[in-house]
Amino acid sequence: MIKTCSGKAGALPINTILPGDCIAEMAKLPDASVDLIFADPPYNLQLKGELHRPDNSRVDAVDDAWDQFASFEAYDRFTRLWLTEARRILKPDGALWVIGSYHNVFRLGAALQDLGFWILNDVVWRKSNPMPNFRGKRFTNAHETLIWASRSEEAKYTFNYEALKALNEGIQMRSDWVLPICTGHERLKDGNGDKAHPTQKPEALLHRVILATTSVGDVVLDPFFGTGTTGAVAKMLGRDWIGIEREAAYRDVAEARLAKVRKFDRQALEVSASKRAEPRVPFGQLIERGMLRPGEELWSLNGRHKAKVRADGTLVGDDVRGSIHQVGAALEGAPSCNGWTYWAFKRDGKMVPIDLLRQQIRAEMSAH
Amino acid sequence: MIKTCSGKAGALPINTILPGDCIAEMAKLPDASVDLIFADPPYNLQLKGELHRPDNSRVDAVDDAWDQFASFEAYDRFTRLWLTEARRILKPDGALWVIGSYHNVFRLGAALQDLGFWILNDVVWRKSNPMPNFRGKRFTNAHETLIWASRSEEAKYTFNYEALKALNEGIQMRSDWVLPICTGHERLKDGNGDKAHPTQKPEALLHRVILATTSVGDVVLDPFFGTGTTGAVAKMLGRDWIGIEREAAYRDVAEARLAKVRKFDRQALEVSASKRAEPRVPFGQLIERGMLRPGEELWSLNGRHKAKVRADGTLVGDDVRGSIHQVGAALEGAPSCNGWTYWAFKRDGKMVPIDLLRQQIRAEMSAH
DNA sequence: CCCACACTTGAATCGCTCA
DNA sequence: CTGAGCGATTCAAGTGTGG
Repeated sequence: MIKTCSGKAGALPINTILPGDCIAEMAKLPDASVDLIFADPPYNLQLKGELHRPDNSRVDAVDDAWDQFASFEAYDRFTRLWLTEARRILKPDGALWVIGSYHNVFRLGAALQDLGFWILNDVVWRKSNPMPNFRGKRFTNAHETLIWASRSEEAKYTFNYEALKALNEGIQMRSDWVLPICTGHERLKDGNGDKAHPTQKPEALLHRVILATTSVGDVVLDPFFGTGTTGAVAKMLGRDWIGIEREAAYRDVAEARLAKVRKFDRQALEVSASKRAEPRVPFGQLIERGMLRPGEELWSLNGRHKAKVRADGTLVGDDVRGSIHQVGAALEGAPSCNGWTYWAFKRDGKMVPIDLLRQQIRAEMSAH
Repeated sequence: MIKTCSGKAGALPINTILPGDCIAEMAKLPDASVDLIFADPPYNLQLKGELHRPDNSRVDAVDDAWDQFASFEAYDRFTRLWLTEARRILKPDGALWVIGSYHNVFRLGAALQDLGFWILNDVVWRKSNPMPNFRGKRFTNAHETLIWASRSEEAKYTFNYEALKALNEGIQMRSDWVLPICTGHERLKDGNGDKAHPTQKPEALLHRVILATTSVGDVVLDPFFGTGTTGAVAKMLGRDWIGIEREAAYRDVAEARLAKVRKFDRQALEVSASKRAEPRVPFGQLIERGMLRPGEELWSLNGRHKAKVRADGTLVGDDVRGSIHQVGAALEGAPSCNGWTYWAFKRDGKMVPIDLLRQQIRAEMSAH
């Protein structure tokens, strides 16, 4: 299925793998059309002989000092080209993830900052089962680094805080993630039974990335698609995806993989929502509806202050009047105060937070 | 005591704090004279307004003048100047550590590579007690990054593999270190009882660095000496040290601290590796790892209730949603419920408790 | 002496909406 | 565009106090 969507410079080839070089293929995509980019670029030219310049000429692997500088330079040029395209393609409120190791991640991070991306977090993927350091000459290389950056400092990026907190059993998610590397049945094999791709990422990693920083229906682009882990997880989670991959062998594996993937059902994709998304209820409604009466007294939950409700939904305390928030802040000498969670009223001798009344109203609203 | 040692350009002022700017002071030190450099440079945090905790208390942020730079370009110029001096001072087989956060560490790493240093590992300091993200807008910033680099690719750097393995209970030391931040009695206070330095590093961190990558009698230089943690730990471990510090207030605190330190003090010994408690496994990990699928149904072991798994690791039952514990408690009308022992899933027609999956993950974690 | 509980604190790039 | 106002938001350790 190929959906398209109109854009300044053309249609968006959703849920397909584009064959070709990532820079050339991104250049064909319209401005401001993609919500999230996940990129797992080549890690280092010294280790992999695979790095190519933008013109497709191969960068020679070299090891003396002069050429090392030259190769960093070439890697930087390549990095900045694809990141520039990526930034153009991203929607204004879009964001990007890159993953790398110490060989390349410092170049990636510096390039991001220089190009105007705004780093939100660096995240450490701590491998629960890394390859040991056989020679005993260094520390076991037990992690990789991801960088999460918004397109610009001003971007209103997506972050599903409550969902991630739920995923972590009620504690806010940290910047270090412990996840196993991709092995077993998840690791894709080619016809000979060898691993289909040298650096296949675990689906668990992408699950967390996509759940955290996109909404259902968003478009996720992976310019180094490989065997399609990004696409597979995006599809499961009800997001659209675009992959770019130059190697036909990887594309074949990815196509077969994606054909088998099923989207989770709708209810499973509904995720713990933030309170920020809930409809606003003015305090005055509680009085209009008779839930509180003008003249009634409210107590602060810490028991230290009280104030009287007025007919227009404002409060009067000692030498203060104003909204529930203003009066709470003034009485506490605080820069701000959430009046909903600060004030309570008395019913049958018990203190009841006023927020309970707001919840009643919201429940009614969602029922209809 | 001032020992000196002959060098191309002068004597080496061992076991002293040099007052002044780090670049100017390093310029006075001889070529190839120092075994290890540990550097905790300004991070160039770019903080905007004030930040308050949810209880309205104010966060005491790093707002010192020494952390302010006009631009990334200015920060890079500064970085490359001090790193160039550092490399000149290092012995041919010497090495350097720098520590940073996502604000600056990518610039540090790229500069190291450009100047000819050879990165050996990046090491993640995972904080066991980081400051939370109060506004729920990002992941908890729970780590900092250290880079360990030799002076050049050819350097025969020092690495005490066996000592580190012993420190880690017989398993080779990984590139991620779990250590608490510096608090309590270790945190130095000024005359007013305020923290003497905004970013004092824990001795345990320096203990591991110095133990791993120097020998007894080596000279360790810290060009951003602060309150002298590097010097204190070097002295305890029988290494010589040199500190450079611009601020007189920090120097005074460091002098007093170092006067009290005794060689082979046991205080700095590791407190970290001894966490025997079973690691917490959030239920969400079972979904991320594909052990359970979003949309799959769970049954209570008593057979009376069922609920559906969502992508964020919460459950949906009849009119209830929340964690495995919350939904279990609600359905049973109980004040609390251990979801791990309450819920089961079906495999091959049999009911399997979800706790079995948690045990699998724990087995994996402890095996590696 | 211990225990329970309250309070403090940490390298932080930490709103949004509507008038 | 700016400014004002609503109202959402925290975890692990440590210290100190009172019983």
